[in-house]
Amino acid sequence: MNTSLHRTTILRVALDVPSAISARGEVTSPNDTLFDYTWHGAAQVGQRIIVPWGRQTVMGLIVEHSDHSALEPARLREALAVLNDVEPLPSRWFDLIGFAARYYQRSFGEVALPALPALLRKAGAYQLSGPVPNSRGMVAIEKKLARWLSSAPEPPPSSPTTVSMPIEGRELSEEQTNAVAAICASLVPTIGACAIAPRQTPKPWLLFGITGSGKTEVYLHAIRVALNQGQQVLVLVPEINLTPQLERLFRARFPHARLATLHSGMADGERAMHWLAAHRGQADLLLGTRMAVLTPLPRIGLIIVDEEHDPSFKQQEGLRYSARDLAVMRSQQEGVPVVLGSATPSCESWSQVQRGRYTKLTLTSRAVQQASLPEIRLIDVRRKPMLHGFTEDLRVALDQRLQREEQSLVFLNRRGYAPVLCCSACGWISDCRRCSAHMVYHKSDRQLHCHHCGLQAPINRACPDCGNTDLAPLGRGTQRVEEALLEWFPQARIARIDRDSTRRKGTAEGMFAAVHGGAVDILVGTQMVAKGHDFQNLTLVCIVDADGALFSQDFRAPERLFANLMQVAGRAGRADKPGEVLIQTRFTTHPLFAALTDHDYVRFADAQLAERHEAGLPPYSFQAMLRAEARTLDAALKFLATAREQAGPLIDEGGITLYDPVPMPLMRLANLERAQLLIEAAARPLLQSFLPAWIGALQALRTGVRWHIEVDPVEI
DNA sequence: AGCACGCCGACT
DNA sequence: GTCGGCGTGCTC
Repeated sequence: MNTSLHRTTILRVALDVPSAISARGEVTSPNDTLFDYTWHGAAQVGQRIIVPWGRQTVMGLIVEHSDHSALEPARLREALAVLNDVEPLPSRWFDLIGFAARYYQRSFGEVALPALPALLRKAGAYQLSGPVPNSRGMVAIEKKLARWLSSAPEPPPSSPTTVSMPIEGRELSEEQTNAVAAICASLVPTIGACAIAPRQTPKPWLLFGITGSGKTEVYLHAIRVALNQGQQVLVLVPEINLTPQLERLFRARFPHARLATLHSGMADGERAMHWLAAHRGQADLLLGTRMAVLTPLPRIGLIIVDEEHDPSFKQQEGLRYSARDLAVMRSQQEGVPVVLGSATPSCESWSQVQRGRYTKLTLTSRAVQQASLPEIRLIDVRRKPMLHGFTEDLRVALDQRLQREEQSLVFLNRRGYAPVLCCSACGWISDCRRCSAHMVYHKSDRQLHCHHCGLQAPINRACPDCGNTDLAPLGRGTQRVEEALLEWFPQARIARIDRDSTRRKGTAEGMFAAVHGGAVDILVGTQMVAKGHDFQNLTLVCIVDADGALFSQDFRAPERLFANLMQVAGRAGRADKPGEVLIQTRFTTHPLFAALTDHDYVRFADAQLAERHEAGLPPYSFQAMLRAEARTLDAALKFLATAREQAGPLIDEGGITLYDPVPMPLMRLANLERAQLLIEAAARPLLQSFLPAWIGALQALRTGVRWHIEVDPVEI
């Protein structure tokens, strides 16, 4: 790659289009998916470029200079403008994007362009008539950035021998001290802005510590050292909800650091400004959700992935990447340490520790709060009468907390009033007409909602099939639980936190603040309440129904359930008051619960890995999923069957298994029938060499079926 | 992915 | 007669 200033006639440009278009046949390198344009003028690799694309005008990225093209000269078109309003993207960023493109089987541009903030990706925003292409959006971003820089605190005076700033915060435990020391020893020492080459790239750290064991404090100390060395730190968190909280903490602890944030809830202008601050090296700390992993950071020195097991790190549409895996790859490429933190690490990371690829740092005690672990009790619902899904045990426990003026959390991972509406006379069920899913009864707006495609429909007074007016809500969601609790405890202050009750911007934060402030006695919530928030006066956690995930088709369901329950259990008994967790289940002897009640993640993870090993499942095999969408299920399945035949000649070496095409769990989604085919390989390189060849063959089929390949699928 | 061209049903 | 349905083909 030549990054020098050049005057040639041909530029090789990445565009956000599938590789099928540029490379008919096998894609062997990301550069096979570039497009050639002529240009007479200065241009640098890493600059954005505006080019004609069919009848449209699009934004591209200059990847190479070239003096020839495989295309006939007559087919080449001239670029419209090379933009110099953003410093060229550096070659290390190209390495990361290139890796992701190869790994996830996409064109370079399909990864590179979506990684830029939307405002810097819109060709239409640029006025091309004047001597210099100009965009009003960009002018606004620069203004914002100038304001941000002047309002942000002065960076600390940096000198080659910067003495560590005094460390505030609590005393570290011995385990914490050891963890900090280990991580800091792996930081690349710098003199001024110039990094000394690392002795060797440090292995990823797995910081394994139960809730309340002080992982955050370890991050903070490591971050401080990296900042003192003049390095940038990237911190990834699973959800937007967690950013404001950490943001406040970082501001308090690092008043001299410039903090940028990136998450999907930000406005385009804001996002572009923070991205630019990171790219220019003006931000010291970048805190964000998975999208932040692809941000260029010229002085990067440390990467932290908090709650590394969290499924939110996996992007579930478009480029289906794992931000955690890319963070690990990035750390290796940059030669800087990465810390993966979790109380319940993913089976993937756990096995990397066992294989000696990652180094484990363990925090065992809840030393910080001097608090004991909550007692976890299983309530066998088979022998007990239930009222609105609650056993007597739960109601008594809740009442006790009210008497003692302590807070309780009722956890139910299902929003809405009832998961389905049912006719008591003919058995009619509120199915979505576009998906193969039930529509959820929402009492607040008296509407049925499809949680998959978003379709809403008013609730009929009478059954559409038989006219019977007795339509019954079946099962329960958070709204219904809230209603029941209000009935039992009319004097209690009850709050519900789920995606419905916090739809408006800022509501979630307000509601959490109310709980922290003691304005709530009973909190009802979904996943949302399980993460990040420590409620000092919360002493009871009720899990209404834990059985759904116990016998799921998805082999990762137990792992997710365990992590979820551990996390939500961790909400109880943070302060000096002991906590109690009550779990209602029909399967009290399930080994998952045995490990859970003992707070024994290690036992659970080892058992999971043994099962996976036995069954040849990841992380002992490597998967990809071919998914097809068509108007009829038959067409989708037929395509997959053909695809499987095409694979035959490509896998005679062995080591690759193609399973039968099957309809997807949510077979019909938004009126498209969906089916999938699982590919399993005994080794990663086998998969990585098979896929490009196969994709080439599939592209040559030119069927009308829409399809895509996902590498390392998480929902199967 | 867009966005054209192109060839058949229901409207003024 | 045409307005518009979405099948299929192309984009350096």
